[in-house]
Amino acid sequence: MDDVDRAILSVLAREGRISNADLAARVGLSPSPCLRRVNRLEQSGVIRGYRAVIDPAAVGRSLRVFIGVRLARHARADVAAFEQAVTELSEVVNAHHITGNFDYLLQVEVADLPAYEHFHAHQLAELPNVATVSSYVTMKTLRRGNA
Amino acid sequence: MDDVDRAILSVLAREGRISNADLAARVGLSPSPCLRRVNRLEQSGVIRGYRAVIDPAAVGRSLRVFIGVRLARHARADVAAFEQAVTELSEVVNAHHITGNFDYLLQVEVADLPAYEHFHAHQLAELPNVATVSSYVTMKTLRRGNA
DNA sequence: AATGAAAGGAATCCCCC
DNA sequence: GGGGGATTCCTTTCATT
Repeated sequence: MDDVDRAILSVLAREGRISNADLAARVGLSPSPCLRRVNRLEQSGVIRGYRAVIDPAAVGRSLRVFIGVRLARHARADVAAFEQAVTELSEVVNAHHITGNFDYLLQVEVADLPAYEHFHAHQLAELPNVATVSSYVTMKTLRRGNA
Repeated sequence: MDDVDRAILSVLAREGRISNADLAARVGLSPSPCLRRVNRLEQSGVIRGYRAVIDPAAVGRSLRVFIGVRLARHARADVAAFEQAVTELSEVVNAHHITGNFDYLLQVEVADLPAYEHFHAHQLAELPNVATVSSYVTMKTLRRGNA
């Protein structure tokens, strides 16, 4: 992992579908060694994959909400049940176990506020072991995705 | 935007670097119309771009922290100054203006806890108009990125 | 470990359906 | 709006330095 590898990662983080030929030109290499490096970065797990960034509104997910969750009990089985259940909700885009006032921070994407109300009442409330739920509705996103 | 478009988005969201030929086969189209659809989705802004997913630890960003920020003043100029300053911090991966107990929710990535302490004291504390900062350190990520 | 050439394959465009 | 075919570019491998 040298400066060239870091340059490759920096380009691919922003332009994941750039051709190997263009990528090679950007980092000052010929296509062959550039491709070798990309393959090595992929196989070693440094590059985990590639994603298209989709406009949420175009797929009916205009509303982004962050949710702080406190659990009722912290025994291993209770925690596992909650974690299992939360990862099965398709609305939950990200889920983190965190320190501080909350046990978990979830990021969910839904169509609109009525859809969130429905999710809150019928999905979150039915998760096992949930004590409290604090919702933070996104009004504006200043920055999304970086590297 | 029909079911085929949605199928294309679903595939590209998970395999952003799939070849057009393979993508066409997946959605039951021949390469030509498939490429036309992808180009249309890109030009209309439904597809915003493509990103490689990089292992944070491989680029010295092993620690992910969520930060709730409350501002001291909410006059337009004060808000603008904060927003401008926060988007210039490279450690800040995401920044959202939210409802609820906090004004902003930031997501930052740094090397480790000492690095975060430094960021907290020397970068966040120097942002204009910041009243309070609440840190939520990620211990485990259950799910990251979805579609 | 990078280069350059060469072969195979894919993307892309045009035209027809 | 979808399919087929020709061209062009890219990817990929291998021999070489």
